[in-house]
Amino acid sequence: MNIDFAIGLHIVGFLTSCEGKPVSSTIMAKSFGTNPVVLRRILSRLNQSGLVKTTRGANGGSVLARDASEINLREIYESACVAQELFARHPEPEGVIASILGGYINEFYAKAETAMLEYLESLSVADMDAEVRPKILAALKCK
Amino acid sequence: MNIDFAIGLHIVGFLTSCEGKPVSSTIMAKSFGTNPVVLRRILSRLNQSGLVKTTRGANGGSVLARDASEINLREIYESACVAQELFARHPEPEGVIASILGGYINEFYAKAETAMLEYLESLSVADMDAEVRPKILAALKCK
DNA sequence: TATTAATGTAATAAATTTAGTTACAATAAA
DNA sequence: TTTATTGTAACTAAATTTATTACATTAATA
Repeated sequence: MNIDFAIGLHIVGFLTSCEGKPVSSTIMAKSFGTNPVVLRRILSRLNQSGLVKTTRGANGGSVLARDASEINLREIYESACVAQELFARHPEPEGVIASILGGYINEFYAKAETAMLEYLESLSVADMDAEVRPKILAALKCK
Repeated sequence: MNIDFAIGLHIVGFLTSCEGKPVSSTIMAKSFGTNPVVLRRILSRLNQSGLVKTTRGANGGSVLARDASEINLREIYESACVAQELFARHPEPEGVIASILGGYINEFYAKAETAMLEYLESLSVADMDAEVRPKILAALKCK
């Protein structure tokens, strides 16, 4: 999988900890050490999926569109990642044996991915925030 | 994940259905529609892990080193794939919030991968063969 | 022993994917 | 009107993946 899921999780985690105050792509990009456009591309998808709300213009930025307890990690995964295949499929092979094995492998991959998605679905952004927030507060106090 | 796991599964499936008769990398490569060297690299790893036995020279090739019921898919995964990370890790970010979120995400990825590996471990090559073999036989008879 | 058929592996090439960047139009607040 | 922001297309750079070539090594067998 590419980095998009990790960035998606970062975004919602960041927004949750900012408690409704709009955050710009530039601020998050700086925090993550990447380019704002990389963030915006993913923010744009999260926005289209109704996970975040984004406003343009001065003092614009993004906020969570729903309560953190109402968003699960599967939604973020499916929204943030374009290429959603966890496992690389083999291109349709030539021989009979390989072709039938390929069918089995594809089914098997599909099951493994489903199991994965169900695990993601069982976790909410609020669960993540509950673990992360205390550490953030502690780190900020130390400064 | 790259294609290596799929090729690894193909190889053991192929060898299982060949019932102990040595198969050359060239034959399997033709069946899969790729280059023999691609196969040999993975065969070489499977060999080092003690999953297949390979002999050089005329009439050489590979056979399963153990009974198909004694090999699970996790072993194949761990042997066939060099880069074993299912999820792309984010490089250590700059900001405090992103850094703590990154820690959570890495832990979370580790758990998801463990769950995945346990699933793989629960399946044997014999399980795979039991599903695949009848289809292969049926397809060969039709010819 | 010479020939043939196979693996092992280094080196490299080609293709694909991923991530980052620039540029600029659209938007909205002050 | 100015400033700060998003949206997105186009492009570049880097990294990764896959395929290929080349050749040394090995083993069977005629």
